[in-house]
Amino acid sequence: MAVKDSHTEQQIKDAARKLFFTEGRFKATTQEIADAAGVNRTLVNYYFRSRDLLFDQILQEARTTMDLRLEMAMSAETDFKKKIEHFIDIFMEQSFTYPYLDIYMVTRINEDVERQNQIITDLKKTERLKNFLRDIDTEIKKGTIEKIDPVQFLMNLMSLLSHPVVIQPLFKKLFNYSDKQYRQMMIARKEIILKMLFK
Amino acid sequence: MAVKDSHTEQQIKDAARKLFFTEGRFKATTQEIADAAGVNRTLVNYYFRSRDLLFDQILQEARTTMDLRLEMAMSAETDFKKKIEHFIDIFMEQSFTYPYLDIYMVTRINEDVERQNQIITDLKKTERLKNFLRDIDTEIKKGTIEKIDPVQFLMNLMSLLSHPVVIQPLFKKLFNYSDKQYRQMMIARKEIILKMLFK
DNA sequence: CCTTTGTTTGACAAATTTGTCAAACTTTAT
DNA sequence: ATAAAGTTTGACAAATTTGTCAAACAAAGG
Repeated sequence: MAVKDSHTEQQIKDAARKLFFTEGRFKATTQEIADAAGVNRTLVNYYFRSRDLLFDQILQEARTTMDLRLEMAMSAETDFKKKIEHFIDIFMEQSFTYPYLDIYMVTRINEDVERQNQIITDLKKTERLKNFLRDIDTEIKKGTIEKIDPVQFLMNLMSLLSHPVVIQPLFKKLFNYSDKQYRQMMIARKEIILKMLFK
Repeated sequence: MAVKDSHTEQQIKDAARKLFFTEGRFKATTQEIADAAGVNRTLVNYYFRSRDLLFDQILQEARTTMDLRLEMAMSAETDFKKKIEHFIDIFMEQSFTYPYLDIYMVTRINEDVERQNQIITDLKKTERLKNFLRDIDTEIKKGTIEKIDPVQFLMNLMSLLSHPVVIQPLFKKLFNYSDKQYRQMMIARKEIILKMLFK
């Protein structure tokens, strides 16, 4: 028992991440998380003190991980279009595993307008983001992409990538798409998005 | 008293709509709704029997209204690009008043995978939607827009419109945008979206 | 073997939220 | 004016959920 149970903490976090960010079950209770992790409910309190602290922790970690991955992907390339391609790959992969990360954050922001939690208040324009905007500006001056507010360019990129994943359950119902069909459509999007941004 | 209170039911629905679809407070309790409506909490049960029935009702109504508005806007025009322009106008207007309508539906779908509620199960490809897809196809054949899967075209349109509104709270924190700045950016998007779709 | 430390459990208390009910109150129609 | 129907209220019960605690248990070191 002891050997396996030594990573109880990790099991709980994994279960919570899956419920929240992957399945979008924002109302999941500590009991549901514990069940999904296959552990006793009070262990959530033992390891994380409270439900909200657990949420904050996995949110924090997810953000840090994502930031690092994008940082790596972007800095590896010198060509702007290649950078964007890399960005799309990483972001899309992330979106498949954690489709609800962003809107979870949004609902948390809205949840409680006054008593804002630390992690969300800490959201700041990162160095990476600033660099990215600067890159876009450079490309416009070079003429690689058409004249556009860099913020709008970024907004377009994120929208085209993120929204289809968020809206997936609705869309599947509307169009009677299977999981497989949906995934294929998403994969086909990469080329489409590139065309829209650069053509 | 009596005259004013005769539309208690309406007041409750208005308050719920605002909390859910406008402010994205998905966890709002009956007490909060009642407070926002300025009425006694038990009146929610009196008029709607249960919390969930109230939610279902306003969701149903919102969908019907939106459908009708789009129907009108789209059928009024013969020119495809004009149709899209109209669509953008209506959809954007809707998004300003009910930015969280879509993701509320998504979270409701995810909430409870087995016991699916009626309204959400009822989601079907509407006549309007089918016509729209057919229109897109026609335009491709005419050469007005580049060759693309009509579903992908629709997905692009919806993404470019919807996502910025959904992500608004996150975005405002990241870029330190005021409400006014954000709105201006959104308004500027109309032209940008048209360019991306048709150029 | 025994102690110390860390982990797990069930029982319990507290807080939150929902829904019901009878009584009070209003309005409308007779 | 009175009855009937509809509306509003506070009190109550039930359900759900969270967090605490002491006791049980397991592992590791002396």
